[in-house]
Amino acid sequence: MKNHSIADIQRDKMQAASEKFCPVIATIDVLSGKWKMPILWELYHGVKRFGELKEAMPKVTPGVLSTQLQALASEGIIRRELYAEVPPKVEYSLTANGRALVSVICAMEEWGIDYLKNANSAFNPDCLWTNV
Amino acid sequence: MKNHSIADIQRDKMQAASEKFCPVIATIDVLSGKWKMPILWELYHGVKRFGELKEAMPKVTPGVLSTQLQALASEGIIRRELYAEVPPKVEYSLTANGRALVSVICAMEEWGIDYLKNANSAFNPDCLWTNV
DNA sequence: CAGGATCCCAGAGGATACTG
DNA sequence: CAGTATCCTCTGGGATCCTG
Repeated sequence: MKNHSIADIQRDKMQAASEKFCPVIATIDVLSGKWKMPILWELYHGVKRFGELKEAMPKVTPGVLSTQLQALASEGIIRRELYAEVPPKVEYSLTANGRALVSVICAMEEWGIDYLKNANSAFNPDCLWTNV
Repeated sequence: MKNHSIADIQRDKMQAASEKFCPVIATIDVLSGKWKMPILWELYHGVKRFGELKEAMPKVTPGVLSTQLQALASEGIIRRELYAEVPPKVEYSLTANGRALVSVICAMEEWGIDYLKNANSAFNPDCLWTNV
């Protein structure tokens, strides 16, 4: 097709944008990452420092933890606060978006409980990271 | 550690079981797979045959589509109905569990819409598979 | 028509060691 | 303390071709 009107072009752009910014895809992107949900779960229960997160999730390596934290921070899901001290101190906490995202995780939890009801299941948040 | 009591052993087993059957992990397992959500979305709108699914999702190859369908079927999310005809005819549909799972996807959608509200976003189900 | 069988590759993420 | 820097592995899924 040729001779696009400005309206056509704008519609096309919005189409492209709606594809690029599909809400479901966006949510998947934010949540996908082996340690992102564990991190969210940890921070859901309070502000934590890097070392505390590392201690709570013994199986994640510093490099990977760092990567996931950076991703979540750049996506506006968590907040990174650096204190100018020695030794350095950094605190991570959930943003409002982050807290809302935890409720999505809870929706998954509910479905999972129902899905597994014939199995011998119980919710154990720890499994999110201890058994990976 | 040694000299486990029977109680210890049972507790360990339940620990392992609760880890193995963590609802959130279970949900992730069921949903993870590039084409599972598109398939669920398709079937949410009606019973479909293999060829129809293939046509609706042009970018998936038969082998991969088959794999994902088998996984969803074995997990009790979709139903596979084989008709003894020539040429063969197979119909796929959602189970009750599958329909419930779609509501989880909708929870993601809602969060995503809110998350992207400063961007120029609109829900476009097509993007789930056409733009991958 | 509805798939199965093979081969292959990119990219997430783990292991290990080092640093401002 | 809070990370970086490299290297390496493993697996999901795509390409291609074949069949009951």
